[in-house]
Amino acid sequence: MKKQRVSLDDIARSVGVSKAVVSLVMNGKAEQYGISERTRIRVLDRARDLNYKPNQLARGLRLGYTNTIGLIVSDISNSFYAAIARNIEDLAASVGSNVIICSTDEDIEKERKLIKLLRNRQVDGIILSSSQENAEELRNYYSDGLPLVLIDRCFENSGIPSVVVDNFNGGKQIAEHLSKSGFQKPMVLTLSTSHISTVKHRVEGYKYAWQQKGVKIDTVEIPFGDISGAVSELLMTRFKQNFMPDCLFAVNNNLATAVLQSCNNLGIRIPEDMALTCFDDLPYFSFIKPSVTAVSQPISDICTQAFEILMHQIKQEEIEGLGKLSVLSIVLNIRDSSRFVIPSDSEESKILKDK
Amino acid sequence: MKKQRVSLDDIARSVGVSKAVVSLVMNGKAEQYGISERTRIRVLDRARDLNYKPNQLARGLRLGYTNTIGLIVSDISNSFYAAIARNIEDLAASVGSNVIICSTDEDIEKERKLIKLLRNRQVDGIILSSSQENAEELRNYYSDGLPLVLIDRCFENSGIPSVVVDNFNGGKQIAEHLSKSGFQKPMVLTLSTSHISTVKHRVEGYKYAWQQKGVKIDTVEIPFGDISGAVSELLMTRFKQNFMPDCLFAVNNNLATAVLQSCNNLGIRIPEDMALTCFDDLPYFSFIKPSVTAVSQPISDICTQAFEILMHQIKQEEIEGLGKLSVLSIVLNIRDSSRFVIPSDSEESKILKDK
DNA sequence: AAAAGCACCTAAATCGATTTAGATATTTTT
DNA sequence: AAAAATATCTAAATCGATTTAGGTGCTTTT
Repeated sequence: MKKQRVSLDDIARSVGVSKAVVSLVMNGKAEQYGISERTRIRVLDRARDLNYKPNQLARGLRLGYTNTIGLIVSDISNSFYAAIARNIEDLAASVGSNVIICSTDEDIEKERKLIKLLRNRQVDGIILSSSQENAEELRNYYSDGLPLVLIDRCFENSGIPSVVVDNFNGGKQIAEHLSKSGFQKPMVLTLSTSHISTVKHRVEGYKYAWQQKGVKIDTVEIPFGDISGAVSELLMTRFKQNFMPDCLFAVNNNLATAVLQSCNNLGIRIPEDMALTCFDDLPYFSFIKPSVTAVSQPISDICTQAFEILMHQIKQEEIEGLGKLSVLSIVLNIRDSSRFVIPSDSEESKILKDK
Repeated sequence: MKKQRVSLDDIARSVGVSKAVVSLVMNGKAEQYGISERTRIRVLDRARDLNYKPNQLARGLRLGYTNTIGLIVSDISNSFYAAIARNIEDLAASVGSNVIICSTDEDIEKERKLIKLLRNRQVDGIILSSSQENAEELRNYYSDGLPLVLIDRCFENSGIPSVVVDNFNGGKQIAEHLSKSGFQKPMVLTLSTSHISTVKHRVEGYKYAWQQKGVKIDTVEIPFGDISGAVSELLMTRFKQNFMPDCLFAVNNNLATAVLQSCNNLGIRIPEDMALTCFDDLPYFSFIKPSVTAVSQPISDICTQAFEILMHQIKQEEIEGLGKLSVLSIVLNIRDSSRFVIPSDSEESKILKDK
């Protein structure tokens, strides 16, 4: 019942050759090293019979690589990152690698620990959606020789290869769409982790476009934690103060979901009472009533590019423009949640009718 | 620019002691082995200065364990499994372990490869949601000494510790709820991978309860792949044949989402034209219109139990009832999508009005 | 002063696979 | 038949950390 591992040596002894021969045979280098066909066959047969499995720790120790890459995101249960993870997993599998996935919960200390941990495990490289405030530490890792690619979130002039989307443009397109549709009292729901590039750029793009039209924006930061509760309270308060926006931009899918939930509870109608737009498209956005206007990201492209860049680093291949920032474009899917409805006083009064 | 690793030996040489001392100090065994305080401090200082990171491959090779566990599911981008992954990750982190997550796409061959691969990597144990037809192979791994816990999906009398939910009861409760509400023409949407215990038991429970009432069930297997297209076609066909069910049970969240999407496209109203119920609760089910009746699983409990059992195996601790099947209970969340509406001819005719 | 005790540390084996320099036996060349 | 060439394989170092059985020099005991 005990785990009895079969090693190279066991096979070598059993066949009556040296470990070297077994190793060479197992790695397909028999011909190259002039191992006789007879010996080769005997080794392979015995390895199969004994159910030999090469110990990858020993192999990794000797070879200096592990065919494992690390993926660090803020929360693997967020569907955006889950999709990223799945893409990376498939890409890794295509080159015989595995992925160790870790979540940081936007905690810088946790991120630091995880990077250290993955390095100690000798991962070949790391794909990281960082929560750090700046790139200083990461730059150290990178120039230390750690193959590293940043995705989703980036830093200005970090010098670390990064693959992100055009968040500014996403926010801008949303604002332009809302403005063009006739909305006039915009709000943006952002996160307390507002130093994060994605959040920051989305908000900046949104503000920029509205400011072009000379419109002031109501900006609200939702603290990490009970997002749903905070959003609910916010909308309540704004309503009581008679200070409701006529359109809202939620900077990510979590916030959007919280808004939908709150509006449902509070009886706020979308888009009649308030339009809703957000970043990150989810499957259900397209078929619920109302369908939700959202910016979608090219997840597959992000992963393909990031993975490719990482592989180049791992293989130590020089590559043109390494260290560059790659900015992919987004698509704004306009749906019912941001359809403009001519407001009437009677409608406004229906809000919170259930309360 | 090159990765210059700092080893135990480097520190030893630099301080002027043997590797043994450094190792003992680093592992907090200095006192136990009578290392002088002065030496201890000097070693620690030097380790910090040189930014020493113990090589976990070497450590794992020597110690025989890696503080890494494997998690194999069918698709990490499915929100149910993403949530599972997150829970397991946190549990593992609490004991200093990492998780390697892999997806099988319900492919038995891929599952086989992944298990082999994880074993070669010397993971300490595996948590598996298996796609196999029977437990034969898995039993071999298990009795071979591989710490293994099955979750979500199980096998009869496998002898392998398993943590699942009461799928039969879930299906049964749904059917009873529908029947009690007044529905009479039930359908169940199941998957082509119908040998899988979850799917099988859900359908069995559903059928059992309806049969108790003497009602026949329309059962449809949706082939893997283009689920959304297949569901859409199915509903179209059934409608044309004038053979629409008045209530539907989708055996998992993917199917339910496909149904919502199709109904939206086809103009089928829920629950007026057809009620919808499903397994796996998703956040958005509770606030969309109509809200969706769904069975929710105690994900956190599943993970806690599975992880605990795995740890017992890894630590080789005898534990009462190891190898047993643990069946957790589910909760049926009754919502608007299965509210009974007295049918009228005029309403029925509205279906497909847009086509 | 020899023996014993103690504090502090070292040498070396070990985990399992890879790789290289060279050993041995056989065959071919001259 | 001796030298050279070839075919086939082996020994041993290596990756880096852990662990255990001792070793060294000092102090204390008798």
